[in-house]
Amino acid sequence: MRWSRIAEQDCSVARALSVVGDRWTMLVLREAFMRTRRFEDFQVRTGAPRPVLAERLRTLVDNGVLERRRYSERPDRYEYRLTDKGRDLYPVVVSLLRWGDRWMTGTAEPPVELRHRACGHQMHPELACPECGEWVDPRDVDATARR
Amino acid sequence: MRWSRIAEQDCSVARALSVVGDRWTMLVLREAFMRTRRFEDFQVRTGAPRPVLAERLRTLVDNGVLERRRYSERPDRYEYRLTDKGRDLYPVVVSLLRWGDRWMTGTAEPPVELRHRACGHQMHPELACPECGEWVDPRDVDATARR
DNA sequence: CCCGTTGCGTTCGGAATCAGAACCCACTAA
DNA sequence: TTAGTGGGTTCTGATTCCGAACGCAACGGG
Repeated sequence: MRWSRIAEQDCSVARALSVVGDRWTMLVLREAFMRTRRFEDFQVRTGAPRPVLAERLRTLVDNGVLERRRYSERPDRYEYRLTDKGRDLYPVVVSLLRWGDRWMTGTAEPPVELRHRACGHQMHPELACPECGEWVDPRDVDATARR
Repeated sequence: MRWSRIAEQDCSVARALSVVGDRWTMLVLREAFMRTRRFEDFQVRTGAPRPVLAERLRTLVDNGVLERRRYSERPDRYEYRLTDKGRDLYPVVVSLLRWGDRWMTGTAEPPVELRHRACGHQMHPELACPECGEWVDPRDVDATARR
């Protein structure tokens, strides 16, 4: 199967990856959550090659994850901002961050620290079940196909 | 910058992606969480080309996400199982699933349903702050670089 | 007026990866 | 003996990547 047809799988993970599963795309989103908005800044901070970045931004806009908004006329300049659909990817990026902190930093301190304004604490977010409020362990979950 | 040097960034997201950020890798993990263990099954269920799958399994094993365990001698047969490090990627896969459910299924029912054995309910896991127990909204979080 | 700079891309190769089909090997079962 | 299974590897053409260079519109200074 070709990667470009990955969205045809009847699976939400596959369909999500058809939008955000390409190289560099997650790093673009990481930057977007760090309030990066401009092409040059995305380019320098992610390290993505310029043609690749241009293409990724285009498809994120086409898929409604970012919106391209003019912030200057003469010359026309555009910035890229997260939409609601894009902001909803926060758990994905944070989960990657958490995993990298735990398993990929060796003995060093994690490079970034999250602080929760609501409670003022340094934060290590985890998945919880909204019904019972418990932290989710994969071995407590049954996944069943509906079709 | 080359993708192969992505792990050199001082960022946990980048380092996580150096292990799980390649095409097909997340689908392999999706299957692993669905209790797939064998090469043939991974191949059919993810749709990844065989040489790509072989390479992905190898690097996941090299990175300690999967372990390769012999389940038969004569002929030698191996299966791939999640390690603790691999199981800890569950929030990433589930977050992708949730996002795909919300934004990529149109009006249809999500293809997979999660059920929490602890409480018996159908489950839609969310990120929460362990300190205060609140659900995490990206706008309530400050991310600050430590170096 | 000319020159350098900024911002945002596109164009153009060669290099790396991918994708699909075929093949290989060890064993088992009919 | 032939077919099938499990787990790969090899081969080749098609994509994709990547880095450097270029384009273009405006702006700022001398």
